[in-house]
Amino acid sequence: MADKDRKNSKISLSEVAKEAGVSKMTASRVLRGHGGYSEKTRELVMKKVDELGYLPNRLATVFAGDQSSTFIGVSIPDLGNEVFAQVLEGIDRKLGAFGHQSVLGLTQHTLEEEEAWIKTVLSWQPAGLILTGRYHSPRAIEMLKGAGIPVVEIWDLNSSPLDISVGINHFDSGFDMGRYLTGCGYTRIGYVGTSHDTANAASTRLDGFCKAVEGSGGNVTRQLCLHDTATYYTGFYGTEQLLLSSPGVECIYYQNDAMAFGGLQYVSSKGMDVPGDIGIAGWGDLPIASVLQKRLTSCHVPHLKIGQVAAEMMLARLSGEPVQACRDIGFHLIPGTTVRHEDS
Amino acid sequence: MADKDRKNSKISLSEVAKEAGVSKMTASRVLRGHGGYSEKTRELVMKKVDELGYLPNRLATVFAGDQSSTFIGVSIPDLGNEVFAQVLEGIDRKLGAFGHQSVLGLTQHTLEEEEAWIKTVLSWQPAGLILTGRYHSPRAIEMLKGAGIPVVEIWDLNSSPLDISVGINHFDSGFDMGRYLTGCGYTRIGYVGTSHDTANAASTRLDGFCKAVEGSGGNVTRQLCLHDTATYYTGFYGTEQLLLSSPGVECIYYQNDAMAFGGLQYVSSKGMDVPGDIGIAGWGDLPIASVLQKRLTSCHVPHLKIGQVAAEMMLARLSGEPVQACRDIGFHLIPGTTVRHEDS
DNA sequence: AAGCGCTAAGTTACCCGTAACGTAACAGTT
DNA sequence: AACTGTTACGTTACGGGTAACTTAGCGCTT
Repeated sequence: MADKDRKNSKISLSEVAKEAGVSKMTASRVLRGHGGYSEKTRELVMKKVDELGYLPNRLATVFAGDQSSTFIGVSIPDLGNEVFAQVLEGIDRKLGAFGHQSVLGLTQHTLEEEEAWIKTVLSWQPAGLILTGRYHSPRAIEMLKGAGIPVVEIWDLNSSPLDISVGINHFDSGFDMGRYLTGCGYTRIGYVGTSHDTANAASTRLDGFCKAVEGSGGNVTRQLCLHDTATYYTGFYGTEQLLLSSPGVECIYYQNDAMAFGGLQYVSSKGMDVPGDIGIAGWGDLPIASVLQKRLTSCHVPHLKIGQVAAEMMLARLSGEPVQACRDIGFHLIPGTTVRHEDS
Repeated sequence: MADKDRKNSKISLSEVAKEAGVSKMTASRVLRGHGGYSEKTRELVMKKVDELGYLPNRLATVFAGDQSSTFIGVSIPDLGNEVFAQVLEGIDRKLGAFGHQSVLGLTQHTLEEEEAWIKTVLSWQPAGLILTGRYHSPRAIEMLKGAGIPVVEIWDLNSSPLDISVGINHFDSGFDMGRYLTGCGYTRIGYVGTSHDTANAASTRLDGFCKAVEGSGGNVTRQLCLHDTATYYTGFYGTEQLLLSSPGVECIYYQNDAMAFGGLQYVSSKGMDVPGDIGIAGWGDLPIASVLQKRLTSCHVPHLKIGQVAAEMMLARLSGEPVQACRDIGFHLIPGTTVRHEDS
């Protein structure tokens, strides 16, 4: 109303000091509690801090010393399904518990977005960066190297990381499923997933999957929904497309469990039996799998843990502890009951 | 290897200027592109910027002038289900498109966590704050008022917000469902949700729901899973608990669609027919509802849009445009086919 | 040729904390 | 009484960039 005079002027340390009748430095010492002041002075300063509602300006602190900020830049492709939402939750909870803040970047699966985000976030002098994926633009890599801060690449395990890598081997996880499904006797197999311009972990899984299937004499029909989000409806719709174009498919492998559930709903709606008429396999062992009546054939991946471990390694790195460069979190195949079994 | 000499020394503007043989100020002008330099000088400076890989230090910029940062603090209770993940996605996409960065805080549904987070994030001089929920601790409110920056409270519409409020009226949305279900002839109704120490939007919905049901002579049996995440398994398990303790319940209202789906799976596994033996109603119209064979009785809420609008209002506020204090995004009830209908 | 206006630059001061250093006052030692 | 050590402060400089002001240099007018 009447407070158009000026913007709510921030209270600075100098003002607190002046009010308390001491020097800036003394006030600073009191606030940091490292000693060098009398109890009387401490009370005086703290009283003024309360009265004036002083909040420290961490920008100035970072600026003053060479101490780095407590920001950690975190890039995530999207939050459209539970996969990365859980990874992010794991990261932020851990970082938050240790006084760090995540600066989020949703890079939409493109290297250009990632590069632009890296450039911006580096200008805020973050203490470190956590990036999803092992692929980055050349300029991004240059900036990351020049920044001189810890970089954790998560998700897609990278044996020669920029700095630190935490995740699983997606090729192997796809390969294992390929071998498992061919082992179950399937040869005409479909794949339903999404597609982006850039290679990513999902396409690596598909590569591993195809290698295994084709190595066993089977073949894979791909149904890629371009630029779609890998969630329920995409799986439903992609399944419809796939079955219309390739009616002979005996089993479908999905990019993740959410899409697999969508597919499951589609084939059920058409009166098909699973696994009698068609096999369904997902990936990720997402929360939804815990309530389905059939155990979804899938691959268990500890999403939350990947985030947590990534954050832990970042924190260890920041406190100067030695950190292994490459940390395989591991996965395991869940045979489930949505594909027919070898012995049936 | 051999670069243990010093930490990767950052290139500063002074160094660029020195290399280019101009003053800091001229280099600054070139980089900001506001004119006041010759084309020759521009080329000279930009060449050195490229050569040295100079990245501006935005901390210093914020520090120097009274211009604020491009940080927006965003507090979200959790990412355990799709509700807030979508809200966050809406916020970050919009903010990111306008050159702002989200500094995330997962406040785990507690006011203490929120207060601690607000204190920390304010010390980084953010341009604004987006908070989930209308309830904050007294100290938090004090800090928010003292900060003099825009604050958008989202999710739970607040007719007298601290600054700006964007969301829906959760009481009404619960009330409407209560009226709808009693209108369908249900009187012994169950509720399955999660519970936290603090009042939140879900408890407000429950209040509205109970008022409507009890006003129509029905009664509500609550099954609250303490401190659990509101997702599939919690709905599954909560339904089991509820039906064991109150076998006469005819219809169950869930905190959200994910929990409702969990409940749907539980009752199906027990051979119960929906809506023949029991009615199921969810909330949120989450993505999973799009692939179910029965249309889930629910309440459509545009999660992504709430995030987007919140971000838009923040951006408008930051650019000095007039902004309405209270923006109702609205919801609508989805009758669905998982409860029996009035005319049946 | 003096005067004016404009552009392209340089100079200075400042933002807010902190490190490093300086110093006054007092206690304890010999 | 002179010296040393400690405590409790104050002073100064600094970090990276920008606003505001100053100055140099050039072309144009009259």
